Amino acid sequence: MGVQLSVGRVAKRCGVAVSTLHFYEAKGLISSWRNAGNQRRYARDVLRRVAVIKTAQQLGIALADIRQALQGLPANRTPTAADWRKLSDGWRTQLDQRINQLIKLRDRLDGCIGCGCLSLQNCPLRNPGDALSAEGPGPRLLQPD
Amino acid sequence: MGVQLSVGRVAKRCGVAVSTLHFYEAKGLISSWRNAGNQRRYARDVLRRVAVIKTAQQLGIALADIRQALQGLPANRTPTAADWRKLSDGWRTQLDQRINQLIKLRDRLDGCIGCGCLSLQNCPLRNPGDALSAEGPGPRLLQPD
DNA sequence: TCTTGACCTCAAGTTAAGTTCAGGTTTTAC
DNA sequence: GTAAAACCTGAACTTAACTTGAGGTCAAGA
Repeated sequence: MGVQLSVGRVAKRCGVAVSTLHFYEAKGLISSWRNAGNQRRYARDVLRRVAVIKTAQQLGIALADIRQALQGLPANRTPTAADWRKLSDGWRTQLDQRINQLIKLRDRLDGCIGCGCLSLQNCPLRNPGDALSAEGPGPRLLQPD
Repeated sequence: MGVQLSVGRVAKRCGVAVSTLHFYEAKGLISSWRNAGNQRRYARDVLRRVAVIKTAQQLGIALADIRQALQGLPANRTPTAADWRKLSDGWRTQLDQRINQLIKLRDRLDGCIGCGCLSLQNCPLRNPGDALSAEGPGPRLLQPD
């Protein structure tokens, strides 16, 4: 029934290359059927799917994981709000973690800027856990052990 | 003069593989001289350099860019606090941007969770800038145009 | 009709950041 | 002094996420 989209049209509307859509299909992230001439045809759904993929990528999620997550969606019916929400909830958690991680890193970097620890040897953050430092001081900067 | 470190020792103290140090050297991120038997020898400085490289990588900075930044350091003398600070200042800016970007993404994601926009068609965030949507609605979710 | 643009497949190339391997030399420790 | 551990080089392999290319088919418009 509904609308059928060619690969070129989907590409244009999603802002991705045709080859990318082929690639996503090969990786099992999207799907299509073929018309009489063996050309791909997509349901409107694919637009949202690609948008979600791109969004997740911005969050730093790997395609393989995105594929996993998408496989949690119902195969037969169009996903509901709750379905999508489950996805974005999971990603929201990951995103929070990533943001917190970066903020922690920023704080430590600030500390280093403040005390010059990126070059000096008396920084409180310097060298936390270098058990082999007998040869002389060495930083283990900003690397949690 | 100062201490000389073998590649294995540097690797251990920095928590990276020997091959990684070879690789960094090939890429111009660190340098060494050779002893009589053609083995690499490093100055203590390299420890901090590697620490800085690893930190920058955590910030999401590519090795090529890190190399660029490191090339801003004085070649002849040991870098001063100010030298390092210039580096970390630049990265701090990038880090801020990255954090803000992710927070914006999180806000938009929250909006989508709230309104179910990841699956529904009446979300205020839906479809901002899909000029070709004559065939039917399609999301352009969370992708700034 | 015929030409041009859109599609098709499959293979190979690309970049980043390393790792692994093979074959040979040097150091170190007993 | 000898064996094990560490080092050397250069090349090939790895993963992710695509892109590019070659060679051929299909569809849409003047």
